[in-house]
Amino acid sequence: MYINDVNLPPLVVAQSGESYDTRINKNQWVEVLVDCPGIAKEGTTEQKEEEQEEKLYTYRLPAGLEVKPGDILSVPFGRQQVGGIAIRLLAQPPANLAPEKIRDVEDVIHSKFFRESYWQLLERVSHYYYTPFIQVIRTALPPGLLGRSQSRLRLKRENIPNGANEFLSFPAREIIKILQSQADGDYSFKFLRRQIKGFDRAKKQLIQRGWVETYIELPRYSRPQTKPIVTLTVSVPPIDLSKRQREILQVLRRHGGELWLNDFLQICNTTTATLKKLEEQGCIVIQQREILRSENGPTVAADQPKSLNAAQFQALSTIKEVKGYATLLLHGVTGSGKTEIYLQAIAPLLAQGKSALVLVPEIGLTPQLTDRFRARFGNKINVYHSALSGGERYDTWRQMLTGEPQIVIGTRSAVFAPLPNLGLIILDEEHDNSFKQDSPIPTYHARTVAQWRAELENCPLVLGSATPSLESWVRVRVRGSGQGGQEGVNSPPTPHTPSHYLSLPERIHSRPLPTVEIVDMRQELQQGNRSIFSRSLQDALQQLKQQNQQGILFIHRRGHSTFVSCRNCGYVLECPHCDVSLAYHQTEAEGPQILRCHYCNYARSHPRNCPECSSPYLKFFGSGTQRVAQELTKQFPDLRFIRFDSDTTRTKGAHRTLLTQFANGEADLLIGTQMLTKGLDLPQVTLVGVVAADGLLYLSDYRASERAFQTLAQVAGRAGRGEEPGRVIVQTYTPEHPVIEAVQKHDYESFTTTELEQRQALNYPPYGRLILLRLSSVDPMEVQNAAQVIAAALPQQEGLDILGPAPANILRVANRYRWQILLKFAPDALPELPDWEKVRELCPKSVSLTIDIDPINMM
DNA sequence: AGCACGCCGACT
DNA sequence: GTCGGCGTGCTC
Repeated sequence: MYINDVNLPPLVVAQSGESYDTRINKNQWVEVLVDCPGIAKEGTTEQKEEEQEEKLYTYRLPAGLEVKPGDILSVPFGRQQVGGIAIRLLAQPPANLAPEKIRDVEDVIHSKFFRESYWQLLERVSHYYYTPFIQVIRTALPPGLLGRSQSRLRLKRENIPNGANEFLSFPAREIIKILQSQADGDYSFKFLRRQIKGFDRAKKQLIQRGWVETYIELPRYSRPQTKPIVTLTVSVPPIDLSKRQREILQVLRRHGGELWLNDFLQICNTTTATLKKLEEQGCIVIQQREILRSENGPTVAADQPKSLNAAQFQALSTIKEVKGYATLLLHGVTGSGKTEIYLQAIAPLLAQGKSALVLVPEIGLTPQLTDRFRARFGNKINVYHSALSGGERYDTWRQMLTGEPQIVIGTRSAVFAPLPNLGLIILDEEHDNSFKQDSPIPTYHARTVAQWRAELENCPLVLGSATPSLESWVRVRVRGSGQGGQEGVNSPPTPHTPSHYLSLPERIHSRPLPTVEIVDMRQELQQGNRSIFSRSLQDALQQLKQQNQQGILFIHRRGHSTFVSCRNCGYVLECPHCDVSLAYHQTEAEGPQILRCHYCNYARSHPRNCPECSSPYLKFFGSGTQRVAQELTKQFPDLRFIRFDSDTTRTKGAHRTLLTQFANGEADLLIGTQMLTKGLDLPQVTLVGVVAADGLLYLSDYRASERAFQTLAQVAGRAGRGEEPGRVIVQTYTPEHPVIEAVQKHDYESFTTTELEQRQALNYPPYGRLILLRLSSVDPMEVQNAAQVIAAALPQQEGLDILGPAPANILRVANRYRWQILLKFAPDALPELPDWEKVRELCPKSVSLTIDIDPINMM
């Protein structure tokens, strides 16, 4: 069983069909896991909570309200209303609790939601990631279900004398100013407190004067949205109808006897009064019917299953043959047709009444994938990700609970999609780091959670990638090497995880992988080429236009690649809140020049002169997308290009628009960053250029090589996916680097072998495990002290390495100073892990502490 | 989060 | 003596 068993009693789950009728009168009380306020702060902050947080509160059931374990409730807590989960019913109130303290359950928000296996999944997440259970529930539920009331402040204009503000304190005047700026003079405490320092004190003054009043707004829940619908109730219209009325009924009949009211009005060009009359005459009824708001992609032409090559067929058969839980690693080179396998593996499941879950790194980046699923399965597709509006998310969530066989495509959080009848989980591009959540807690990895989920639902999990993560590789491919990275500690060990390795070594239609040419930029410079483009790349770009083909330019832009500095005194413009230089942006071609911090989003205009020496020679350096774009315009004036980066894809649907433009041949070249690596399928692209690979190679953590290989191999894989063969040009100052060599030879396996040897020697994942303690505070000394105190208190023992405390790579971000402690240990040695509650106690309140389990982002 | 309770320093 | 700062603990 679990090592760190918490006090939380198991959920007494209602079995379907079980009747409560005989006991309902006896169970007048319910124990509730309350979503206590103060527990879930935004960002990484989290404080001592576990003991009191997992505590259950007892409420009385008012007459007529039926509650079952697992129901989502709204209960009074202090002076506010909060959400909670019913854990179990009681026939008697606890003896040690004064009866007058017990309050009534307010309402049932949603019932029959948690099933046994789903509850167990959340429990495992809570244990493994050391996260309070209620917070895990919160991660799993769509926002707006666990409601919370809000304290608000309202202006009482009638009490305010004219022009008598001088006697007020400064913050009080500020409050009045802000409230008066809005017509209703009404804001939440939360908002005002953020805007005004000393808000609470000033609020008191104003209440005493009677100039403002406070009130509590009840929680706003997402509710099913309804729309009036008109239904035909008679087959033969009564004879006493007018000609017009008969006409209208005829229209309704032609539409299958049912139409949305607003559509109906438009089609018949009639009014509600007319329809009301018909309703009175008993010919039709007008009712409210629930509508499910869901993101509808563009309608796409239906398509048919494509024929498979031998390797694809083999892989598909293996997936279909698997009964129950197994992990299958689908290792297919770029362009090998993994998506077609997913589609054909899912098709028979739907016929069996089961559903499938497809997890992808970022939905916005892969409109093509969703389109292909839509083309094959039509409206059986539901898209679920955090960019959906609250209503859309809520409705999609309700739609999943119906149990209709369907396919949910979603990002990280969709691993918690409440599909009751799961037949298959697919995690596409499984190596991608966006499956890991850095903050807030739980700091879960969707791959790890998917593994548990597949096990609990007893269904297969397919991990797909052209460049599998070393974790998955070791788990599936390297036998007898321990239990791999993610298992162990306080998650129940999975004894014999059945696993399969499925390989697609060739591209579909026997298309060759692109040739990869490595260009040594040092030689270019020696030979007098000072352009950011090598002669090879210049030639290739020239040919692109002539041969009417398309290309991609990849730029690795991170950190210092586009800083602004003074050519006279060397001054570099830095972020006032973070220890990084500001990056140069230009929103439109001739638009304003903005300097932006990539860490805290601080922005300022580009100063004309150097703030230090007033020199006008203040210029930006580095090769961001903009710089490359400028160079291109200069050197290849007739090459049409599209920039594809966070500047140009900020708006909703921009990805799709830009990609469609490109696919329609409105440009010759796509220039962009990381986004280009994620599964784009653009058949016309024959050329891929990597402007400078070096920025990728020398990042200071143990995963740098793996990440660099994955990124480069994925970009390279965008070339030659159509009829024409592809060509890749990688520019670098270190052509002898092993990653570069592996990319050139498309040699995943030998790269992996060497990389794994190093990981094993240093006991890094996937062999050893890591836990990262992140500390941050506005006070530089307090964090440092806290980090030292905590590090000193950690248990010293064989098999547990404590690295640090050390300042984070970038010490200060958004005015907070950051320190880290890294714990490294061998999972098979199972060292005694620290008592995290004790650790949290050592951490002063002013310092926030996040425990990141299996961290990936170490910055 | 919001509020009560309680402990110290500055002022009537 | 009292007012009011904020540190601590509780909310069924």
